[in-house]
Amino acid sequence: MYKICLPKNLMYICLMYTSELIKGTLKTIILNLLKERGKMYGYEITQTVKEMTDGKIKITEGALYPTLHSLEKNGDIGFEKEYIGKRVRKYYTLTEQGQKTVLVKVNEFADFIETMKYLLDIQQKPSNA
Amino acid sequence: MYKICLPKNLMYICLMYTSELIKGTLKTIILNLLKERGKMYGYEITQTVKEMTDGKIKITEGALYPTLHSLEKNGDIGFEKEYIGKRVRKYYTLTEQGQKTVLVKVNEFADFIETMKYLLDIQQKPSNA
DNA sequence: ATTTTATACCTAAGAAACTTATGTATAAAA
DNA sequence: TTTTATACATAAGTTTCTTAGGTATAAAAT
Repeated sequence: MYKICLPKNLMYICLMYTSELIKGTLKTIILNLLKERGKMYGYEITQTVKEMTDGKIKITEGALYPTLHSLEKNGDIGFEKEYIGKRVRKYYTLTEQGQKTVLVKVNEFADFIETMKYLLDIQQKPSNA
Repeated sequence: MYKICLPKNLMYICLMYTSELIKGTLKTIILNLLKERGKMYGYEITQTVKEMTDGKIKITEGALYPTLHSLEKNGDIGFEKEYIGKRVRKYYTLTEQGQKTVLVKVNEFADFIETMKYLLDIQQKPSNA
């Protein structure tokens, strides 16, 4: 696992984040993806997040599947099986409860970001023009 | 423990964050405070963070002290005991290594924020004029 | 043709970082 | 004199990951 991360004149360069940071945001990420894309299956979620973050966030399957099962047991998501040839996919969608949960969770994280930026005195990232 | 957190027309209202979010940022918070304030003792850190975040982030002592011991064992911080009457305070300061660590950690968190904002499609918070 | 890689699901042991509870002791306030 | 605030600490338990393993199908590479 690569964890090289050095500050270079205020340029943000990270290959991958330490797992402590990602820890706690997994449910929020999953719920938000389902909100934006309607339905997704587990493997698709890991690939999408990896692509969207340029490999900075990699969701392991050992973390993903137990979380999906937890969200389903909790009533935030449901699923339908779909067969692609002989291979099965479990397509997950948000329940009505999940649609509320995702708003709360994303909102909470947005607030958390603002608080942390103040606490750590983090300035706005200048857009790379 | 209060965990009421509801979205109200894009206004961020949170009484306290779920512990999962704060998890993973504790070392960064402590190191950055020591960087900005020179030296601090444990209890002072908990109070300062509580005040700076309007009670949104409360560092418990069960989390704080083991973390301080871990940072010290790791060589990022050192301490000097100071007696206020008969009561002892352990004033912590950054070591040279710690001064590098804090830059890396704050930088990593800043990068993480940007990635998560993109991933969760979070817009800039409008300043409450 | 066969081996490797990608897809797609899953669980279980162990580690990390917390919470909750508890303990000790001094100083200030009610 | 009791309660609250200050100031340190540890330990059991919980959550949420990582790491490692397992099963099986489909596509790509050798």
